[in-house]
Amino acid sequence: MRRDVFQAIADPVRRDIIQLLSQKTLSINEIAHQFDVSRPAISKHLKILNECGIIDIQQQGRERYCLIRPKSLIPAFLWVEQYQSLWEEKIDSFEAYLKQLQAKSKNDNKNE
Amino acid sequence: MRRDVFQAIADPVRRDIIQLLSQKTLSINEIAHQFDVSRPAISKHLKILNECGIIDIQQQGRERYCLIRPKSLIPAFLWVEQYQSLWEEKIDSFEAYLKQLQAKSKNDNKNE
DNA sequence: TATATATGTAACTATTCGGTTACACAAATT
DNA sequence: AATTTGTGTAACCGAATAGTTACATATATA
Repeated sequence: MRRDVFQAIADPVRRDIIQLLSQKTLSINEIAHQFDVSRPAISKHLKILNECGIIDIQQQGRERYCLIRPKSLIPAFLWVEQYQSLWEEKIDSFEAYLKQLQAKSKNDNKNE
Repeated sequence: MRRDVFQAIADPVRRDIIQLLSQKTLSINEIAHQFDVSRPAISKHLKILNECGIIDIQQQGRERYCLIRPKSLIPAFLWVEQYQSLWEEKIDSFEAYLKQLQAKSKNDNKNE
């Protein structure tokens, strides 16, 4: 199965977990209490996040604390960032296409 | 079914399609030719990208051209970007935790 | 020592995903 | 008019997802 940062952040629950852990290290139960889904479901999400290197889990007595490893998000950031210049041109290629059509139509009128 | 930008970019084929379209507008067949998977499979990916607003499809004769709408990626960018300060502290909380442990151990030694 | 707590995990389920092949159909070409 | 080309889509398939309940186990507490 695919197991990378893009797949990890695709799920909204996992994004919420990342959000929580960015504020504070939490035990697995503490995390699970914040969600409507069952603890085993959260456990599965944490396992995935752990396998993707997004969190690290530290045993402490009978509790296991989850710590975020924010650097793991850098690849996702870099991937999206490469398109920043495109959207910062303030014009989608769709809009560019429309503009081009308008220009073409203007030109056609000229030639009538 | 969930249909958002995070789910859209979770698949590597879709990320490759986005990459292609960021260079150049292409027809559906032109896109399909660049991949090993079948044309219907690519069609499905394009449908998803379209439903997420990442691409726009323009009919032209019997061909359909796909145009990227880069602004649609901004939400994903913003989501990842909010953690930039965390990873730019050049220290994961995991590493911070280890440092803390080391400091603690040093302190314990002092108190022996 | 008995009990409560924190967690893992197995077994199961329904749904979605990503792919396929086969076929339909409209537009372009011959 | 017949053929080729570009595309949509239905039907199917196996694997992955996201969840559940039930049970096991280790640690902490009374």
